[in-house]
Amino acid sequence: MLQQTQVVTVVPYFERWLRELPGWRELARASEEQVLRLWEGLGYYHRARRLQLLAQTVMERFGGEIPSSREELEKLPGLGPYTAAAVAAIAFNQPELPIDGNIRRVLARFGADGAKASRAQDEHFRQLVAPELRAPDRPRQLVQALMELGALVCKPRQPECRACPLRQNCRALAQGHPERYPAKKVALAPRPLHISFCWAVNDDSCVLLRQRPEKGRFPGHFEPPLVEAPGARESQNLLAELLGSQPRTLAPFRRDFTTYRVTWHPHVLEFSGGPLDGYEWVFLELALKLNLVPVLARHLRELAASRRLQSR
DNA sequence: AAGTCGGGGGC
DNA sequence: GCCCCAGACTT
Repeated sequence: MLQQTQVVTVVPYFERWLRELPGWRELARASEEQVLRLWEGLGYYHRARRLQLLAQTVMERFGGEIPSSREELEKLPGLGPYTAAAVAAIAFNQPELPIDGNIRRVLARFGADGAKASRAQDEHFRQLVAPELRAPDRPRQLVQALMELGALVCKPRQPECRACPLRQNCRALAQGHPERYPAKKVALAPRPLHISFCWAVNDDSCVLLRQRPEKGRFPGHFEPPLVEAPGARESQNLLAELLGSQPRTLAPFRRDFTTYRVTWHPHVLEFSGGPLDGYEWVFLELALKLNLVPVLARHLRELAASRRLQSR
């Protein structure tokens, strides 16, 4: 959950998750719906799938006990170089250094290392810290200390250098501009994207939905008829083409994801006849409980609350 | 090495 | 509006 997600955001999800799925066994046996529902709103939904895959692997191949070495951990689904090293160091006190955003920032400033993040830089950081990890019971302490230092003192903006235990030997501070490190990664230019979607309702208060594939964006989530295009008009034309008729247009809204600047164009349509190819009629009451694409779930809830789906 | 994949905190 | 967040995985 903590991969690319702030601690304050994760805490409520983590607590709810452990109440419903307290162990590997429960997670391994859980339904996809429950897993997705517990993850709803956290983003990066492939993490949820990999976490369940991890639970099943731990149960089937390791008898319910996660391995303790970084090498073994790194082979498991969802555990990359960072998480494998973090579990090895923090849970099992192995001499490993997980390099997250916090530790990268602390070490880049300490050595005034202006290079962009890379495998070579990671390796350099590990060699730098390795001697400090040798003492018994040290990895668990030092790793968490460096993370906390980065989160609370050596912050991205306005670092509190006066409170820093490393201030005597910090090269970035000596240069006078610690906030210049680490080097920023070149941001991908956000691209405009227009997504038109339609709540098609029939006389039985059903809406048209389909389930997205397990790969790609919003894996396994449900969605109404939906098309995307670089332009607004283009996306609306494609939607009408998909539906075979002209839906009523509602007010567009903005909600971005990853590197796209997305304008969402909602529509509604009184739709009689059989479902579109690949879609199903779902009772509105049930649809509101399904794992819809989160931004669309929000819109459907608001629409249902305003009762604009039934009226014409 | 660069793209993909969400959503929110905090300024 | 922007930067960043206890990154992993594919291409």
